[in-house]
Amino acid sequence: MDAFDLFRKLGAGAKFDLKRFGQDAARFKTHKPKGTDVSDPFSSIDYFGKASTNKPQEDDCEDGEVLNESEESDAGDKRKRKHEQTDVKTNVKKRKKSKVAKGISWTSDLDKKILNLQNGDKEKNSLKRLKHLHQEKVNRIRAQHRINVHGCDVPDPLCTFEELQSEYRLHSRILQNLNDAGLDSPTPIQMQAIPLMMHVNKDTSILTLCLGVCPTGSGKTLAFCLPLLSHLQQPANLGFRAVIISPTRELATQTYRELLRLSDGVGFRVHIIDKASLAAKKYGPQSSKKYDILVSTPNRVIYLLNQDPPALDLCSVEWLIVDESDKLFEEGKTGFREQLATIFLACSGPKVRRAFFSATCTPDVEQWCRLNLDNLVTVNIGHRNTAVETVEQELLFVGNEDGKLVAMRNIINKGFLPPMLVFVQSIDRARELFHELVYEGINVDVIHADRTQQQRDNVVKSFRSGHIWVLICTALLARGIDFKGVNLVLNYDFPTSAVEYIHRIGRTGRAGHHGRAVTFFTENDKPLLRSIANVIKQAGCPVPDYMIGFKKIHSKVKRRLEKQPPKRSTICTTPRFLMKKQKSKQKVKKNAIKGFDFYFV
DNA sequence: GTGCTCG
Repeated sequence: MDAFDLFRKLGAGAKFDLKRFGQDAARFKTHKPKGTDVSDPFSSIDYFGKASTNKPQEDDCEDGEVLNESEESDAGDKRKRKHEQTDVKTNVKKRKKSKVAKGISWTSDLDKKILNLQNGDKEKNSLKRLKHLHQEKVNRIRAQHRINVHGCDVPDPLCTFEELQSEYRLHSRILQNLNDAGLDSPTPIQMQAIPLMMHVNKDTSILTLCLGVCPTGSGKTLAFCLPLLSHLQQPANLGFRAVIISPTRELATQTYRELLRLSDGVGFRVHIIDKASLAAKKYGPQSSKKYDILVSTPNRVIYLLNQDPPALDLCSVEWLIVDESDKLFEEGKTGFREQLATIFLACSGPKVRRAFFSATCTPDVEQWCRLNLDNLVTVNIGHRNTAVETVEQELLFVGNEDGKLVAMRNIINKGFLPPMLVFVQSIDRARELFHELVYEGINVDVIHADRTQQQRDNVVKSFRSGHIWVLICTALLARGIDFKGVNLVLNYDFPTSAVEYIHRIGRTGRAGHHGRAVTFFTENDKPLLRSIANVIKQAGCPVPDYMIGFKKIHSKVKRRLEKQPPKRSTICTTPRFLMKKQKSKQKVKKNAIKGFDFYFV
């Protein structure tokens, strides 16, 4: 292995910075040209197995940005460094002690090396080496947890929740609530997203966003709730300081509950809009502004904003969080994007920061972020758009529509382990299937957006409590909803895309538990079979080879897709008065407030 | 296709 290759591997996701480490590499090369000697300080690190399977993504290797990353993350650690400069020895000792006390499995090798460096030469380049070793350590942690970061000024990953208290003055009660909930160590997305969101707080002048993409059921909610609470510090009477937007009421409720549980005893006023007409009075201009965090679906917020006078004031919002962001970015006549744009505009405070989270990432979202936001940092866990690996996935050919019902009855009669979620394509089909199954003598119910709020709440409640064994649902429950111990997800109707598939099966196998997903398919589903078979294969489940061998997409379909005019978003959240003066899109873009325009160029 | 106000 070439020395440069080796350094690249050590970088695990970051590109090797020749300018900075060229000297080291050259020296390294003269000493250990093949990099195979086990006594070598670098090759002794047990790390390659993981790192080599964890190929950095293409776009994570853009020259300029990664250069910034390595430099900036050093800068981000300036405080630590300063101490190290003056009193390195004690500092390292202290750090080592604290890490050990918290039970982190750092390789003691590295720490020894750092100490040895201090005891030995006090040369100038020892500091450089120290920095290098530290960076190496951080890279190794990221590689171990398959954390990929991309952007400037990315803080080091968090290894224990306790660090939140020492580093960011997290309320001790929140930490206690965490422990009470049985959460003792952060998941990969939490390790990176939490310090990232905390870190941007120190830098108030720049609009910052982080984009978190990681598998379903891996703790995204906590990843943004914790830094949120930590940042707000204390309840204040300034009006809402944080807004969380969810695509469904069920998900909003779930997030709301999670926030309540976390902030129990701290006194934050967390609100959810359950009835917009009632909420109008509550949050209107006459209100006392005694609230801190708002969780809602988008249209309710808009309803309040559209009242005259507006019944909701979002100008003191410091954090805008978009959960399931790719869903909320959907375009089209009835898409969410316009609604989201309105809310973006309403959060007009000077300190507003945004974070986008989802298990899947569409090019749309990412492109928009790259175009419109400064200091974009993205965090990916594992590979992008992949299914979680704890789900055992299976494709089942059922011939035709009738075959589905036969196969379904078969599963039920053979005896299955409830609870089971059954996904169908539309509300009508959900109703139909429900009527087919309701007389089977099993506890079955159905949920979709056409049912009343009361019915929806009851269904979710009884499914959670185990009174319902089989729940038929539409895309309403596809995203984010965390049911404990769903044993089987049945895709009765074939999912419309790989992304949809990933979200659906993500309802099972959550938080590391084992789950199972069965997907029915018929002749008609062939066009999408390949892409979903690929997802399954990538997650390590067996898939017949012929499926992968299918044409990428049916040529007719593809042609039809290509024929469609390349519709760009025409939504513009630039204030009207700017629009009248500037007709050209380019000019508007130029004059628009950075981060507030929704144009695609 | 799904989801997202109010009355």
